[in-house]
Amino acid sequence: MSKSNNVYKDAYNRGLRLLDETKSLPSEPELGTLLGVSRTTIRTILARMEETGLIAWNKRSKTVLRAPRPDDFFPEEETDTLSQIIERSFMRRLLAGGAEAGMQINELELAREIGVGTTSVREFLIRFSRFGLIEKRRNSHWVLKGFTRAFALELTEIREIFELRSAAAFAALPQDSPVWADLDLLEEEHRVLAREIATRFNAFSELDERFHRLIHRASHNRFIVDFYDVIAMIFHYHYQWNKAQERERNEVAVAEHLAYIAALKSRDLGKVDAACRKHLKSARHTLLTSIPDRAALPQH
Amino acid sequence: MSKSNNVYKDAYNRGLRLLDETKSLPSEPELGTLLGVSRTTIRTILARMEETGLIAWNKRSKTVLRAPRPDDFFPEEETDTLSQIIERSFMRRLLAGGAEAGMQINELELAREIGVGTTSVREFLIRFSRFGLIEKRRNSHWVLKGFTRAFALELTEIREIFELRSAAAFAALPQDSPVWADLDLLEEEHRVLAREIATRFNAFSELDERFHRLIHRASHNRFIVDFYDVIAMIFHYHYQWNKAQERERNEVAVAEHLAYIAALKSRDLGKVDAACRKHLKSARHTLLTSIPDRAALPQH
DNA sequence: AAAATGTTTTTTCACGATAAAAGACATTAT
DNA sequence: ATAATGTCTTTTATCGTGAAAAAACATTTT
Repeated sequence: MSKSNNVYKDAYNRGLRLLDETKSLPSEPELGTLLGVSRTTIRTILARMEETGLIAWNKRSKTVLRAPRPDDFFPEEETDTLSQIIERSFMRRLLAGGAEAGMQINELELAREIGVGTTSVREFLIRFSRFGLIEKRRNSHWVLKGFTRAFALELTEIREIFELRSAAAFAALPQDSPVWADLDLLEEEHRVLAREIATRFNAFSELDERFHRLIHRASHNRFIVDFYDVIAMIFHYHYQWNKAQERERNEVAVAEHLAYIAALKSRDLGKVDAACRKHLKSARHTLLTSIPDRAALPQH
Repeated sequence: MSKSNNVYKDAYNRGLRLLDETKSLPSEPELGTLLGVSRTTIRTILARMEETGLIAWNKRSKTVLRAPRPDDFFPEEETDTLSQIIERSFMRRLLAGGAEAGMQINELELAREIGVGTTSVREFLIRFSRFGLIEKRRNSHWVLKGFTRAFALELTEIREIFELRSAAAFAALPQDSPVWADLDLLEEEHRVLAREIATRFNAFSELDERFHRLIHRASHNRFIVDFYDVIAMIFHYHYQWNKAQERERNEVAVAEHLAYIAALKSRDLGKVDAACRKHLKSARHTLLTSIPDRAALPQH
């Protein structure tokens, strides 16, 4: 099988959406930057669009013939990268329960179960190891450390150190820094969401990540910025599996964010510190309550 | 070629050293734990020892027949792991100069140059990426971020945050904690080294790592503990390539460590903080002076 | 019966091979 | 002359394969 053409399929799907907007497509290099793929992939896409009668393609002219229909799109599941597939599979097992700390992880078994080669699983595990949930025994298997209370506490401890620092750095940024405009935009998005929270509460997760990443970037420290990947990953799956009081939790969080934003704009370090602490405290609390008690017991 | 038997060769060499000490070897499982390898490897080792007339092996009896000679050992370079080989090769290129920030890294070329498969190089790069010196472009090449002044500053910033915390946690540990005994042992080693600094100054690097790791462990936070891997890696190569005033630097560092240890033992948080800061400041200074000025220039 | 040795099975590690995707070079159109 | 298209080359992503090493099972020894 070698390599799936998910890059092409995903770019093709995104390319279809462009057809709605124009009567003719731009040049190949332009399409390439637009969709974030190489010209090689663009040409494969154009070839198929021509084949299915979506466009007439002759050198520079790429005329749109018809609007894309739902069946023109490739199925969603064919557009995922292998590492996304493996990650999802792995996290499902991990959170489904029965994944006790100390349990060993078998590359071959995982690969067979997911239906992929061992190389991809190995590479995934290596990448995943920086999240602190698994550990490698030299010349041997991986060991699951478990999504425990201890893990959540260690994670949030670092998060708090880093975010308090970043927030202080943020507030100290000069008035003409472009981040203030970004913050204004985010503030507006928060206000909109606050109004429509009853129906759109699940849009919070994505907004949350963008907000915190903006703040962390003010640290100008790659280790702080990169650490947010760990947090984002944990919260991503956390949001997917802990749906209890989701609406209420998100409503509270949006309000906390708005207070946090106001504090940042005030540039008063004391206020920033207080607002940041308050929000992080409730974020930690939410995370902790979602961890099954079993996992909190001492591990043999 | 598939897989080299470096595990066996390395364990064999270490096993040879056991022959000097006893007249007969222990059981297979015992040897396994002693050398940190499986029984399968132990049996391969014993088989060779018998073949080369080092021991007489009959089931439980493994009698030593003669002392190992220098030519009984496998050559050092055959005992390295592939990832060690790749890491060394990679770091040599990186530090040899001509490795400008922004330069792209070619997996295939690296693999060919080192004479290994691409998979191993890929896995190395993924593991290495957490050190913050390289970055992956999706579906494409890796980009070198460069061993710049900025990198050193970001690294030391986090180090200082983490170590000050760990040191405070260390000092707060109860009197009956086993770490105090470990600290006493390290203190003694420092005293011995201080006395013999003229000839043994290059033994500092290893002692340094053990000392700081002991302190970081007091944080009881895996992210802090793991972060020391980044520092250890950088300092490991730093020590190898910056030999200027090595003796003087190490002499100063040993003295600072001793003051730091005394502060920890006093359990006076103010003293701990001061001693820790002082040492970290000079460590940062040493690292910064070793970075070529070219790397400090703004990158296009 | 506990622990060792002997034997077999499974897993990890590393490679070469191959399709997808990127990138480089050559040619043509504005 | 610049920027696009057309074509060819190189690199990345992934797999299957096989040897090294680990782990599991069976048998023997104390």
